[in-house]
Amino acid sequence: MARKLILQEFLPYLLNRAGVRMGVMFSRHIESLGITLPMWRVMIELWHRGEFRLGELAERTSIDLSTLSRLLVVMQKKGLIIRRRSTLDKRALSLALTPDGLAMSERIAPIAMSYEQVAMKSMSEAEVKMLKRLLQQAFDNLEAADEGAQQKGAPESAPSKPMKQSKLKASA
Amino acid sequence: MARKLILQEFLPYLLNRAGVRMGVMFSRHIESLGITLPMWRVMIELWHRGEFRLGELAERTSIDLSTLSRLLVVMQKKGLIIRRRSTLDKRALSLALTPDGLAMSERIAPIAMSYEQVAMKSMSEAEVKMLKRLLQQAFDNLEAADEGAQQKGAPESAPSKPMKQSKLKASA
DNA sequence: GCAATTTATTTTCATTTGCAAGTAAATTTC
DNA sequence: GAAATTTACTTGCAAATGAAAATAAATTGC
Repeated sequence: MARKLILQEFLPYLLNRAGVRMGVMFSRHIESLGITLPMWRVMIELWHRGEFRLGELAERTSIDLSTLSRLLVVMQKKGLIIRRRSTLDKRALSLALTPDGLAMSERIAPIAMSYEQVAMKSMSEAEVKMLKRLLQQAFDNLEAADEGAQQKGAPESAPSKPMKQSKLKASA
Repeated sequence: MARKLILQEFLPYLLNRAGVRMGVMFSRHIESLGITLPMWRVMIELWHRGEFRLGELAERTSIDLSTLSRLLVVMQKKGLIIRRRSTLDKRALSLALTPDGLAMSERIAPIAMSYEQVAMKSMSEAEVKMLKRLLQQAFDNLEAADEGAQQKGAPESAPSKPMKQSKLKASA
C-alpha cells in the first residue's frame, strides 16, 4: 500500500500554496488600479522584452491562446498596449507596451516588489539567492523533462504536450 | 523613474512559473484517470486530514466555495468522496474519502512524487530540504502579513482580505 | 507560380467560474 | 422562547474560459 504523502514536505503543494497566496494578495492590491493578475503578467513580459507575438506571449505567461487574444484587446482598449499586425508577417501580431502601459508597469513594480519583500522577510541574502536559484532549476528540470517526453513520443505513462492544455490556470 | 524589474530574479515570477509548469505536466498525466487538478487537491487534503467541512476545504485548497461545492457533487458521483450532513450541525457537510477515493489517491501519489522528483533532479538533499523550508517560510510570511492587514484595517495602501477573492485560480 | 499545407490569430459555442441571492439550521438577543 | 442575526452551504445568472472551427497569410511541393 502506497505511503501517505506528507503534505508539508510535498514540493508541488508548497510551491502552489506560496504562489497562490502571493497572487491573491497582490491581485487584491492592484485591483483598484484596474489591472488584473493576467494583465500584469503580460505587462512584465512586454516590459522585459519589448515586443512579442501572441503565441510567444501565451507560452511565456501560460495563458491560453484564445483567452490571451481577448485579454489583449481589452488591454489595448485600456491604452496599455499597442497591438498591430507585424509588417513582415501579416498574420502575426506585434505586441508592445504603450507609454501609458510602461508608466503603469513602473507604478505597479514597487507594489510587486513589496510583496516579494514580505515573502522574503526573515530570509538571509544567501537564502533568498538560493531559493531563487532552486526555483529556476526546478523549472528548468520540469521543462527539460517535458521537452524530452515530447521528443520520444511519451511511453504511454506520461502523455506528452499537445493534448489539451489541461484545466489549469495561472496563479501568481 | 522606477527601475525595470528583472524577471529572472523576481520571486513571484519564479514561483508562478515553476508551479504552473508542474501543474500542467501533472494534470496532463492524471487526466486519463478522470481526475483533474482541483480534484487531486481535494483528495490530498482529505487523505491528509481525514475529514473536512466545505468552508475549511475551500480555505485550504484556495478553491472558491461555490465552485468547490459543485466539484464535490461531481466527486461524490464518481464515488471518490462521502458527502453527508454533519449530525451535530445539520448545516455543515462532513467530507471524507471513500475507500475508492483512497485507492485513487494512493494510485496518484506516486505519479505526483515522480514529478516532484523530476523537479528536484540535480538538487542535493540539503538543497531540497532548504527549498522546501524556504517555500514554507515564504508562505508563512505572506499569511502573517495578510492576517496583519486584516487586523488593523488596512492603511489604504494594501486592501485587506474580504474584497472578492480576485480573479485567481489555483495552479499546482 | 499555383494548389496544398502549415502557421498565426480570431471567433464560436458549450462549459466553467464566481459573485450574489437564496435556503436552512444554529445562535444570540431581548 | 420567539424574533433577529449569523453561519454553512447551494443555486441562479452573467461573465470568463478554452477547445475546436474559421479565417487569413505565408510556405512548400510540384
